[in-house]
Amino acid sequence: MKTSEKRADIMQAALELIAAQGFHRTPMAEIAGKAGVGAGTIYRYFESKDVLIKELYRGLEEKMRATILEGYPVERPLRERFLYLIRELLRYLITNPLHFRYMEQYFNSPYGISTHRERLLGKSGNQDILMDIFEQGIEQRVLKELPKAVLSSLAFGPLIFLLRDHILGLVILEDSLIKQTTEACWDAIKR
Amino acid sequence: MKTSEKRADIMQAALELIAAQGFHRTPMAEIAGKAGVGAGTIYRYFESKDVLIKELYRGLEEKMRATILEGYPVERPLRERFLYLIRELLRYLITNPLHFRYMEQYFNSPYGISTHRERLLGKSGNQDILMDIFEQGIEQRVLKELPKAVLSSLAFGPLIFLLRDHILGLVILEDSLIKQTTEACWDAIKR
Amino acid sequence: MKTSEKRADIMQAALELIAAQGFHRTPMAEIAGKAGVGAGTIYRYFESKDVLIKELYRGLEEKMRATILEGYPVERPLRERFLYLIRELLRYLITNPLHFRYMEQYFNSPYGISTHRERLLGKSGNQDILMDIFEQGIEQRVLKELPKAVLSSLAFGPLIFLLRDHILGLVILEDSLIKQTTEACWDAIKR
Amino acid sequence: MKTSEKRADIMQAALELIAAQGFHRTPMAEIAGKAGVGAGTIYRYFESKDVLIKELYRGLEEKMRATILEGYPVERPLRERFLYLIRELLRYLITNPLHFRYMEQYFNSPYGISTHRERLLGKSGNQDILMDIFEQGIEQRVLKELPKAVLSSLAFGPLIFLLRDHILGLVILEDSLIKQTTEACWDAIKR
DNA sequence: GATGAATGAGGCTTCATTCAT
DNA sequence: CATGAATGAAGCCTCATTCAT
Repeated sequence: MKTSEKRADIMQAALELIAAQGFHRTPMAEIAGKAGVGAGTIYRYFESKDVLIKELYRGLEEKMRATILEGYPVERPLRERFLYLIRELLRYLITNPLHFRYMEQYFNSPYGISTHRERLLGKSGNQDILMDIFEQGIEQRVLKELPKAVLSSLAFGPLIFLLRDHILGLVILEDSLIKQTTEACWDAIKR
Repeated sequence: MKTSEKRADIMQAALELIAAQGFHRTPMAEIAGKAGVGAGTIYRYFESKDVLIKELYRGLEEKMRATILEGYPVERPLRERFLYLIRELLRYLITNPLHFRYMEQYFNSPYGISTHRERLLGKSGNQDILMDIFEQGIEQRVLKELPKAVLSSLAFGPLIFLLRDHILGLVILEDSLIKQTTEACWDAIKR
Repeated sequence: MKTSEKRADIMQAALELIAAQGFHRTPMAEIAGKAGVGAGTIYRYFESKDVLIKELYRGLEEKMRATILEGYPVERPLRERFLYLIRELLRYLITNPLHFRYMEQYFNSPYGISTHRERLLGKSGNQDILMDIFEQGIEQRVLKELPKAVLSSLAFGPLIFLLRDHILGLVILEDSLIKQTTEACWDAIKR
Repeated sequence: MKTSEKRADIMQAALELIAAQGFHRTPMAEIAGKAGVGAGTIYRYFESKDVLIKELYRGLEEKMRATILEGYPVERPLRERFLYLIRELLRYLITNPLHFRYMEQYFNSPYGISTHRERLLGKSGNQDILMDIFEQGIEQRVLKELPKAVLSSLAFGPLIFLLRDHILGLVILEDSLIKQTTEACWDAIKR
């Protein structure tokens, strides 16, 4: 087995266990067991549990970003691009509930805070594109003239809440509901 | 020192520490130290760490609920009542950032899930009032015809995100911005 | 309430709780609660938990001794006196299962060892009389010529085991069975 | 050092400490210290203190059973088989006083109760053989017609008491005394 | 005398990390 | 490189005893 496979196995095991149990209830030994490697082996790939958690997050985010951006309609109007982003984000996280559970935990922990801070101040990630949309939208007087943090909250906040409910089975997000919801998000930010 | 004071000291210490560090990074011994009591003393007031966490949450929620409902304009039109609730919620949590941090952690943990589930399915708590608003709004064809979980997400999601940014200093929520934001939330749910 | 009543209440509560739960599972606070006194009050009557345990034992033993000796047929032949002792001991402990449970625990703990040692080497307690019986019996060539520790074991050992089974409901000790058992004990020691 | 050695070291340390001090006065840390391992190491071999205590008991019992049954005269008459069992039990426990002290504690605790109950109602263990002897003896009208719990008490009770005295140095059980004692036990149960 | 709230040492157990094999 | 047994610090909780009221 190649080195890279072992690394991937560890990350996959960590993803599944942490998504289900949380960071604190998931011992390194359990991750190792599920990944089919020795406990010490993890430390050849990740300096510590913290590093593993962070790298796993970055990996997930990158994968999500790439998937969503694949069909991104760069040339289409603002509204369409916005709806596309929100919709695909929802779909991606519905399809990959483990990713959602994991990222949710990540954000609600000291780990997530610095990541989030960097983002709003402008760095990599798929939200960059959203930031662009916001900037353009404000400029074109299509969107409300609000700080990006506010627009971002109006766009993303409902998403996260809704996904949580969906995973808990409190609501079923099928296509028509997704459409309505994303449009409601647009209503919130549009002028 | 009276019994009630000691109990209050413990809750205050727990609030501050957990808000800053999270449940898992906050040992009982540290809470005891900050509260100025012996480690065993906590257990005279709270059966276990879990119970302390839950009671603290209930206390915070009750206080928030009472504060917000104090001036609730029962007789005013739907829109006004909705804006009032969202606005006061925002204000309360801005004024009491520790409460916000604590409740955030609570919701993002096994503790919060059942509480949330109960709420959406209709039980006590200040969101009941919001649920009433949603029901009436749909009936009166003022609001979009969406499941309550969706309306709830559209109303609350942005709030939480925004508060997080506010506390991180990424945005400053002064009155005019609060007004604009709450109205944007209304735009999201209104038909 | 008189001082002596409080002391008795504490001992009664200790008896009931320890008989049911054991020394280690019975906190002083629980004893105090059941006795209807403050936790600190116990220490006015007993220096420590250890002292309470020892004094309680002595009290129980004294009471048992007195009860059994009440009708002791001093003038009757050896065999009869022996059967009387064993029978009454059985009856007493069947009637007072809490006493039995307590004493059993006491013997099976560091407490009981010194007490037992003193007894065989000749001191107070109802076994003194048994020791007399043994001495006389050997002298009169009615009993086997065995060390007193052996005779004592042959006489008492079955008793304790049987009582345990009785309390567990594994056997029911009614009068005819008691008679047969005590006679079997006699068979064991008689020449 | 092999795994099996460490496990054995832990059991030996637990045996010695618990035999001397009892379950409750023997912290896991002390066992670990005496075994020459870290505190956490015990938990690689035993799920909990309870499990350690139970497994240790089972190990001791199995060893005792095997030792005693090695030369068991299956073909000899009832009386001889009975005397053999009692005698060898005595000898084994005299030779292994720690085993005796440990098992004594075990039986006088919640652990031992269920074990004992199962035995009288007929399950595995070396006493099965004794139960067989009792059944045959009653059938053949060699033994008194008493419940097995009574016969068992008459046979074992003296044994335990005597061993306790022996270990305390209150009597010295040499071969001739053992012979006399076992025969006295026979006298107790024989018709 | 009596109380019971308060204490803090000590017990069991978990788990991130190390290191000999 | 990989392993997984071993470690021990650290966490939660209990309870005998004290002492201010």
